[in-house]
Amino acid sequence: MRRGRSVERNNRADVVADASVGAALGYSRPGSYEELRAVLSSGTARLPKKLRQVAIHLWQHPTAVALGTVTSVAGEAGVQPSTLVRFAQAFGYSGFSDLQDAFKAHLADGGREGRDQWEEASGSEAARLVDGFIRSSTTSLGGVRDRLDLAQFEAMSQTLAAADLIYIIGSKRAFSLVSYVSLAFANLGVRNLALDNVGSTAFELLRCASPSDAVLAVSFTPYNSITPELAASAAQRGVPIVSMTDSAFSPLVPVSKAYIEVIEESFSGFKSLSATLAVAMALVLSVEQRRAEAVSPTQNLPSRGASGLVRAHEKLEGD
Amino acid sequence: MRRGRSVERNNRADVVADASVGAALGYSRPGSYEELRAVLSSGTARLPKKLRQVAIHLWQHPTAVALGTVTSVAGEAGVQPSTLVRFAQAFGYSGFSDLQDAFKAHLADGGREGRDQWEEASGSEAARLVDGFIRSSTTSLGGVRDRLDLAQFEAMSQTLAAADLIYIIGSKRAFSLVSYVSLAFANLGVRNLALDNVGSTAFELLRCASPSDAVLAVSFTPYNSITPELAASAAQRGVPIVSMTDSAFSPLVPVSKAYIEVIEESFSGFKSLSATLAVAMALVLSVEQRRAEAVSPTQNLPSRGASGLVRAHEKLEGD
DNA sequence: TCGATACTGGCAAAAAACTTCCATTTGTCA
DNA sequence: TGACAAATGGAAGTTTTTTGCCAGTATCGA
Repeated sequence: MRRGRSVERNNRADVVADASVGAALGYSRPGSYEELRAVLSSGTARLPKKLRQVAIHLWQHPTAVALGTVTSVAGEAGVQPSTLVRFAQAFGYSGFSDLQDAFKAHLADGGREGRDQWEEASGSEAARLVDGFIRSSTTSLGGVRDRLDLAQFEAMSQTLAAADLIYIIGSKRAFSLVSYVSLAFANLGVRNLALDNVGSTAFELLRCASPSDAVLAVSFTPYNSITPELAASAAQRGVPIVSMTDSAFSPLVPVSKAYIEVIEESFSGFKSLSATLAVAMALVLSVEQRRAEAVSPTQNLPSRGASGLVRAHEKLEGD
Repeated sequence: MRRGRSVERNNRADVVADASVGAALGYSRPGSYEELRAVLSSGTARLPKKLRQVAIHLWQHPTAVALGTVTSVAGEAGVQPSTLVRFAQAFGYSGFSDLQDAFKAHLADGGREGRDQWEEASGSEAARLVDGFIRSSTTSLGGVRDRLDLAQFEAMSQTLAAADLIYIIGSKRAFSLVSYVSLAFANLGVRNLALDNVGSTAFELLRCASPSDAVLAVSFTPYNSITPELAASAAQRGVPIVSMTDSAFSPLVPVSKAYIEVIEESFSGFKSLSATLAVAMALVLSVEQRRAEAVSPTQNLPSRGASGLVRAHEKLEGD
């Protein structure tokens, strides 16, 4: 923030005229937030990678931009402060503060966008559906906080952290989770193999698992997939199994070293997956942290999950 | 502004404990905006003239306080900056910035209360992780209600309902969603084909799509998968595209007949998927309802989404 | 493969903001 | 009315934030 108030902005006509950067992109300083948004959505295509990243972040988190500092915003967007300044200048602003003023002004009046559209359309079937799913997800998420067995969670994390190779199994609905978890693990450098059973090779692949590996199994009522069978056969050969399921009656439970139970709400016959996803992601991170600590026990901050923050800005993004 | 973000506020217990000034007035640092407001309204009477003036100004112009600087706020309130700082300290804050954070936090979530009441994760690292993911998911779900463009949603639903065969594409993180949506469609009897690109056959398969079909594409920043290419090639041959993405900069947008934008929060570098899932499921159901109505327009209850409830008790369950 | 251009990251100087301190004024009680 | 205490204004000092600059790296075209 360079000026007291955002109202009396100095005349920048001269700056725009000779600002090589601004001229290069051909943008003249958008006065209002709406103008900026319009410019952003139109001309972003041919922006360099990082600047593009900035544009997207600005688009997605206007409030954070208005309230934060260059440093904080840059951090959130995964770029350097200087990049933010360059970005602002490329669009004809004198600097970040100048651009920020636009966001502040926007936040000062109206601020929130389509709040009212929802009210008036709340009668529509579409709104009812979306609302229903949001609600059931939210409820599930709320419930899991109270019910989650942290001791089991730790045990699972420990087992997986000690594993040489992590096999991940789950079918149907659980498969969405499996693919997500597998991707997350991979992005953190944790070796894993999601058994998708393409070509019906799951049994054969799992037969290669040894007691130094581990299996993460996911299955929900009515447990009628091959997942329990796979888990059982692996367990028989001494491979440690940990599982996520939705009741203590799951066939996974007897064969598991540790398991957690996550109960999901359902709306209109469709169970949410949010709570399970949240717990699963926490598990993934927990495993990764354990491994990082095992490598350099002293180096990591104990409480802040250093490894979780240090590696990269966004560890799981992109399509 | 002294700290990057206003959310994780450093523990000020020590400051409050020995803050002689704060103790003088007997106020202990109000954590939230609402608390502060309560204190303000109660204790204003016996405040010195200028401080009283400050209290009133804070009460009347919370937005200006959140967005401005000490100097600007002081100017507007007709007092010196130092007076503002003294005021803040009198109420137990460490300084103006600290007090301002309360206003910022209030402005950030549109006046919603809470978030602090979640009582910072009870000790263990595991709890902190789970809590973090739950929180980011919940926030995402809350945000989508405000931002979702229902008109686009309807358009998407309509396009998909009219399609002969629905192709579903998405990679990496989006693939979890794709597999889930595909399964849900299938369980409802809606013909669909999820292009998982096993064997790199996605392009070939999609080449068979005709204008009477439709493509549901899902892609997130930084849009670096083959999804946009697939969508573009299909669009070129006249196949209608609808998409779910996370910003208007997505390469999917220009090729789509309709699209919805869902912005997810992230925790520790991992974006939630909850909001997108919720919207996707709503879309699935919406499509199915349209089809059911098209088959027997009169038979179905119009508002209750009969088809959504009649078919089976649990449509998407089991592993 | 090489060269040129453009983009990015990090640092250090500059600017701005926040806070503290102290002299002065105002208010209150004896 | 005088003395004391409290409150205020202003300026100096300190911290944070912002910006300009330069070197390293990636990208594009030849």
